[in-house]
Amino acid sequence: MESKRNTIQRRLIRDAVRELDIHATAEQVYDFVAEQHPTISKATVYRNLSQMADSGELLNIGSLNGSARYDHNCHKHYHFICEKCSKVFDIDHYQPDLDERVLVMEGFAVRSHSLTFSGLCPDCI
Amino acid sequence: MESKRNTIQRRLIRDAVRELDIHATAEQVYDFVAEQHPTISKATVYRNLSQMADSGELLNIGSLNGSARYDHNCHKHYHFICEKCSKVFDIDHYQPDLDERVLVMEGFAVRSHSLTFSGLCPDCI
DNA sequence: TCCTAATTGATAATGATTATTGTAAGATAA
DNA sequence: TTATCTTACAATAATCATTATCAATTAGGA
Repeated sequence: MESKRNTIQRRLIRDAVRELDIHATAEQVYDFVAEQHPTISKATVYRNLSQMADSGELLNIGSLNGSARYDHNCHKHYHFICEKCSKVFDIDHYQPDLDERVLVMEGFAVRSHSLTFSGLCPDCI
Repeated sequence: MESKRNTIQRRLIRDAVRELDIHATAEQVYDFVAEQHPTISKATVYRNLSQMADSGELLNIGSLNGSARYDHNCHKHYHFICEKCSKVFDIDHYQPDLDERVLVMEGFAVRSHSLTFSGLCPDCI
């Protein structure tokens, strides 16, 4: 029995990740939500973000500079991280065939892959 | 003036990453080195690993479960991380052309990319 | 409305990493 | 060589992100 309650906090957290649209950290989500709902606890933010990532509603795109980042864009895509400003951008050139090659060649059961480019973004060049 | 002293500690840390050959964390390197040189400090391990990564002598392959991992293999390659046993494997099918595509298509100055597969390793299937 | 498990807020605890500080060991200048 | 300057060290405190604990609150169904 999956009983998920639709709390105000959960809704605000979900909306924050979407509205921020910057591959936000838990801290950034907390700051954003706290403006509308100052009594929210950081634990609630961490808890919900990680739950939503588990359920597939959000994507945990790995940690950068020590902090996990969450993406509301769940279709398969890649990222670019700017070495200067640290901003993260979406890159939409997903290549499904990469998994199969490794599967066949090495004997691994590949489920997914994550590809991150780095360098300078258009603003920092 | 590059003045790098070749200390015992530095040598032991360097060797540990190579000998462990498991994309070791700072903690694992510390444990390994401490057996031969019990007075070494964790700070020294952290400091040297991050210096060696900066200088290109080691590769920081990103953090998994909160801990950074270091690779003595500095030629360009990818990784596979097993979802069950968390072991990291090298995958040698580097594709240099990926960078150029993103450069041309999106206006980024791509310097490098990192590709990590996940799923089950041969031992865990 | 009432019940109860899910969820919350507050906060302590943990784990990884970084900063600080006083000291010892190489390197450099006189 | 001796005095000095610099780098790296060990120990440890501090910081930062995240997780665990637990009593109080609440959504949503009976």
